[in-house]
Amino acid sequence: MSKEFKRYLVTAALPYANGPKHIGHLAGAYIPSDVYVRYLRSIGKDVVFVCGSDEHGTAIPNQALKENTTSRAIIDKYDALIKECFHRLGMSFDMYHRTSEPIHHQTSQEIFLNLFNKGLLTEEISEQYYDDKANVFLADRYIIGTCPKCANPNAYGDQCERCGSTLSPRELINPKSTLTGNVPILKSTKHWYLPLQNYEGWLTEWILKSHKDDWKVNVYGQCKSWIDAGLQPRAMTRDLDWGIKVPLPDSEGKVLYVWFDAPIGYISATRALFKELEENKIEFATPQREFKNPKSDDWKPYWQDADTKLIHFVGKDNIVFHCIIFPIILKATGEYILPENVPANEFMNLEGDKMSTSRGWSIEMHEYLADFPDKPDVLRYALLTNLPETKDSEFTWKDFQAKNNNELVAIFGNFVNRAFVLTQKYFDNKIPARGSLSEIDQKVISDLKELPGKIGASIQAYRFREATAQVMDLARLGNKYLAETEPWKLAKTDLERVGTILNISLQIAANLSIVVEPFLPFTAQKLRNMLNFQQLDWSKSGSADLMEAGNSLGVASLLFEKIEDEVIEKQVKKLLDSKKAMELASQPVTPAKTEITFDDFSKMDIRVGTILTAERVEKSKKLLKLQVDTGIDKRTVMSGIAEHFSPDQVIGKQVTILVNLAPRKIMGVESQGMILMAEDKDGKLRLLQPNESVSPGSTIS
RNA sequence: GGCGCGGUAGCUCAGGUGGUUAGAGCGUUGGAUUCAUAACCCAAAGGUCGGGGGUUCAACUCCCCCCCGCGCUACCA
Repeated sequence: MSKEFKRYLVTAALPYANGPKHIGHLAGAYIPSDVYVRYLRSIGKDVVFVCGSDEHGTAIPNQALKENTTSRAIIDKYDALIKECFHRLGMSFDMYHRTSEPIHHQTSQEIFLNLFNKGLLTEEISEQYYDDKANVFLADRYIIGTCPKCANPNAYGDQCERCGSTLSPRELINPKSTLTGNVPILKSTKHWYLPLQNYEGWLTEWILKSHKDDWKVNVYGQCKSWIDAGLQPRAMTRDLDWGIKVPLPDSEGKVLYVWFDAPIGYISATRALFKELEENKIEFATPQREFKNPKSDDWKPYWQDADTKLIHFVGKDNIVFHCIIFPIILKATGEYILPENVPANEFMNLEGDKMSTSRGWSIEMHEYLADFPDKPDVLRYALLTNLPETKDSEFTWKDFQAKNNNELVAIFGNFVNRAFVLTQKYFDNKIPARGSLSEIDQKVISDLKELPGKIGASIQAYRFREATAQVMDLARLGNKYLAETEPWKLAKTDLERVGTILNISLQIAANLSIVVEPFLPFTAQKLRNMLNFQQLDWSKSGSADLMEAGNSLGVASLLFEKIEDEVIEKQVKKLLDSKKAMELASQPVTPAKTEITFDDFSKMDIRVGTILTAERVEKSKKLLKLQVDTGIDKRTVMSGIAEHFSPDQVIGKQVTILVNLAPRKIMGVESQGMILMAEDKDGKLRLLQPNESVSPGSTIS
């Protein structure tokens, strides 16, 4: 059933270089991909592992504005930060590239032209907001206005950060350009679209039929949801001055859509790797193995030969791009292979809440490394044992401490330490010879033989949590063996027997150094140094004859150290503090609107009315249908308050109502007026009522 | 509201195509032990597998309804 592949190309989601990345990103894509690749290398597979910074898109210039600098400065800053963190956490990319590099612009333009020349892109002209003072089309992010959903006057054109709704610029009330403060005008612009709907049949065949059983259910389910809903043409270009130029005449000011170019970054990174290797000019490449006689064109088989297994590791937010859009692009070119699997993880929550850099509720990679500079493997382990493989999972500092103290220290570190201390004590730090084997010895040796295969099978099935537990089981096996054979007791009577036991124990430790390498590479290195043991392939593991008797062990030190309660309490406090700081910073009181005249105000007819009836609206989560006695009449008003009030809570209540608002049909019912609400910072709505009851129809002025 | 993914021991999580006493790690309790970073090793307690129906000789596992969480999506002040 499973095909034998000649080579592997593994990608880890390109981190977006608009800010630091947190441990949720690590758990989603980076840690699993690194374990997978390290294992593949260890079993001798031909694998290339690429990643890099994603540096285009509107959010980059936006972040530049926030930090009062240039887009270039932003990407240089965060690319360097992210790359450094990945390195310190042991991510073993063969290439960590950047989408701002010329070779990537070239690759992306080639692929765009490939599709264009085949007539696979459609041109469409639409009306977009244009700032005629700055002479630019405004990206969604550069338009600000009143949110039609929550009345936040500072909503962006793509999203309202107050209520979280996804918006399009045309929905904004009173739109303004953030560049000049001008009111933007609508101007027609041409864009190139990829008609995704043309590939529905093919996607159904490729994903829904042929990958029904080998893709993870969470991934498969999301793809099915998208395909079943019906796909739409999607613009592959944008009006923006930051990004990859559209390689067509008359396309001034147009760039490729960031989600068009970003996944192509994997291809560019592979090209760049072999180019640098051939030219022997290493700039971005960090080859993790020997590439024999590398040629520039060697990237091709990795992307174009059907014998290559292409795997994309991503978080769940990236599923649609890696399973639907990018494969369509690859397929449409007719030149590229498709991913064999996209083992996306779900999200990792933090201390009971969703991780979010902007809300200050996260553990950023660089912050972890600053506080725990010598503990990259502890983080790797804590994340590995709790990866969100099938559902969202949760990271807590208490759990982090427990994993370190009760597992890494108490089981893994302790076993190794016991074997070393006993060898020093009884055999002058030399590996003792092995005598005849008892039944218990044979049992432990046969158990040892089983484990590497089990671990490997789990890794190949993308079950990294299970694989991690199996590695720990090997250390458990060692501890149990020592407990059962009790060499410290035998030392008085039968030193030869003690030698046999310790020989086997040290062989287990040597095996640990091999099988733990994909998971905890720094620990593996440290353990090898202690054992005076060279790095061996996975194929050697499972054997009890890895180390020769008579050889000296190196200097023993503790592999892990306990983490005290104070350290953990400090981290939890830090987290709460940063959340509080972010809340204060990001929740300014809504600024005053522009000045109006009394005449402007008096146009509005605002009155006090009484809610007579209220009922939920079928098929709507937010709407209540109200009958309001306005004093003038009794009218129907649709109000989006159902998430804040039940019908019972509002019936009979006096409310403030704008009565001369033009009627509008909402969910098929004509709404005659608008109930006014006070919205708190947290988004909660409150009724506006006179402090004492007044008669319906009382005017407000 | 629609669609997708979840709701399994105190905690974090496993449980192809339904089948003997539902699992792991941690935590708890008890025992054993002292080589080891009071660690290791053994054992036990602990779950009506979100709720309710149904199919079946048999359901955590299949079907229907409901409740809850998360994501996408629609309506909205």
